Amino acid sequence: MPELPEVETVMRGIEPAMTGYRIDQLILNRPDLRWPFPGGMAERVSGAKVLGLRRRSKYILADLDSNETLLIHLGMSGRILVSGDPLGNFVRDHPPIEKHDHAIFSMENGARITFNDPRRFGAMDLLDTALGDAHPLLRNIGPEPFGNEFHEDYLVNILKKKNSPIKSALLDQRIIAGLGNIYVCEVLFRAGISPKKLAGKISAKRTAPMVAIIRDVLGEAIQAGGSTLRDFRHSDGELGYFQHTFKVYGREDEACTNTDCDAKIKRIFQSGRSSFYCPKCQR
DNA sequence: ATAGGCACCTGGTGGC
DNA sequence: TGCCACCAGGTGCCTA
Repeated sequence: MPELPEVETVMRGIEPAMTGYRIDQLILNRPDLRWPFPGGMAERVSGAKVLGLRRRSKYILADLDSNETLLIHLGMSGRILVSGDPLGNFVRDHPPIEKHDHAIFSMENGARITFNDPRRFGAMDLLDTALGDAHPLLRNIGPEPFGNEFHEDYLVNILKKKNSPIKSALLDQRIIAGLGNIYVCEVLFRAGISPKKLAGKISAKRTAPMVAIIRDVLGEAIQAGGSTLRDFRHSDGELGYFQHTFKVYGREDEACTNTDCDAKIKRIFQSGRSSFYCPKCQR
């Protein structure tokens, strides 16, 4: 489900219910997601106040006043829903607990934040805030697409050394943070580059514009509130809309949208995942 | 060091 | 209706 735009959307959605408020209680309905929760996590989080939320790549990070930071990853199927009234003006009924509701945060303001993840590829961890990005899961992540460290020289130079297809290079979170299967397909379509093309063999002239294209695609997706394919929802249950503007993802055998192109979108498998592209427009 | 493949897990869909 | 194969937005880990 969640690539950078979806994670950003979720973070913005839970922000008003969490930032500045105390977590009265964290209830864990199982001992683990992808990995076991850290020892005593429920107790360590319960009673702490959320100082602020951040996003790093596809991780949501909640800094607590206990000098610990709560790390959340949504995996493939993770959702976070806010219920109740974040302003605390009145207390509304919360929806019943559902299957796969693994973690439930009861906030002092009456809001409830529920982490639901059927496939359990998601993760939660608690880290020493002072450690910052030294956490093993964050240590090797590349620059944020909207950050200053991501620019044309950087991308050209790092891709030059890569022997893998550009598709897998852009999926590699050490090269750039936050892209996933959908947005890489869309980026490569806009860039007119075949997903099969070896990263190191693409000229700088064709590589450099991808910086702006990546920012455009991700920025537009955030504006649209992310993409809703199967189960992605905003934290208020609303759908995202970016999927309506996909040019290639999920459009196998459909006509290429470029004017003057009569080709059909193709699907191939690369490193175990589907790549969608126009064989005529992407070389 | 690097690139490729597998594994983790559940649920939805489409074919027979 | 039932059963089965296949597919899904991620990524750590193992292997060559």
